[in-house]
Amino acid sequence: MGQLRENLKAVECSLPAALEAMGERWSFLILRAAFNGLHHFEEFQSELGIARNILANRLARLVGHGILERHSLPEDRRKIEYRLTEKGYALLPTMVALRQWGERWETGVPASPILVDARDRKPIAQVKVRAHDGRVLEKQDLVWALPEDVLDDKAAEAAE
Amino acid sequence: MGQLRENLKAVECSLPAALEAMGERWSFLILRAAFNGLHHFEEFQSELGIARNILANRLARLVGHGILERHSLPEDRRKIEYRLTEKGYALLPTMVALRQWGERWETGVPASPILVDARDRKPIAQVKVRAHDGRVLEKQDLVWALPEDVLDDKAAEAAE
DNA sequence: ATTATAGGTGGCGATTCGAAACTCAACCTT
DNA sequence: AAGGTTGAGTTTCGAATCGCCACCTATAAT
Repeated sequence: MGQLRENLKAVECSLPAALEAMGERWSFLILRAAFNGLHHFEEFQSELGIARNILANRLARLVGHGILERHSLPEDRRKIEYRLTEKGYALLPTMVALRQWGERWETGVPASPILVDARDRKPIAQVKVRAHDGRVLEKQDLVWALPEDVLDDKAAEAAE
Repeated sequence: MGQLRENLKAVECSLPAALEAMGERWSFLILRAAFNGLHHFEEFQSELGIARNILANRLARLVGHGILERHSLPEDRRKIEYRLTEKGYALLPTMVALRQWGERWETGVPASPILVDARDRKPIAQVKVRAHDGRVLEKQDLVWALPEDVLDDKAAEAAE
């Protein structure tokens, strides 16, 4: 059973791995709340209206995946602060892209609050797929390829 | 990233709307398969290993949200072709961003197949958040703002 | 010492998921 | 025309998950 049928059969995509970390029901909304500056259990709970056990489960899972960090605050040891890690911040383009899509294709109205450039307070641009040199690529400009077919790739096809 | 704590109460974000369309368990994987050129029920089923009832439910839901179109093929009227709509294609930046995140932070290895520029067959760039003039923005360059603070410069002064 | 707050757990009914069997119309073979 | 196969679902039913609510524990405020 070692035959590669079409060009797409032997897919090893990182999307399932990403979804294992972020694909559950409230994860993205918790992340958005964290990006919006929320840090505490009760803040998330009242902002999102999520059930407390589910919230506890999701926070633990996000911490387990290294997306949030759990800090006990010294000045009030009841308080737990959930803070985005670098890995969590790295989800910003995904979140912005999804939100922009919802804005354009679902709600049809500008969301609030909006993300603006701190320098000039103008709204950020639409998130796009771009070529290595920065050109914006539309769907007709894109092709799926196997790693060994890619030009500037040097190695990584060791075995088989 | 700056926050406006008080004013975040009346948040009207499009993320929940986007997640209503795409937030369920298999939706993104079905979308990826559709981007990879799969079109038929049995193709999705055998590629993803998803239960048939769930697949039927998700396809109907994606069609209901206008992300896929359902076409009965004239040359074999048993066959149903699911095709991405423009709205479905518009999820490409989101999907690429999520996949790139998974590649960088979860699997650690380049995914396969990869998206390349059809012109030079080089891999696409990392999806980034950019200012309206194209500058790449990092988290310290971003601020949340209410619409009335950005639409007009005069309103920015007037607000509270 | 009592009360309030922060961050959870546990119970339990309702919903959803998943694997496998079943349906059913449309094609294919003879 | 008969019988078989294929494509796209639907049904069934047990398992897992969700969500509301009450409760618990440690800490802080009065």
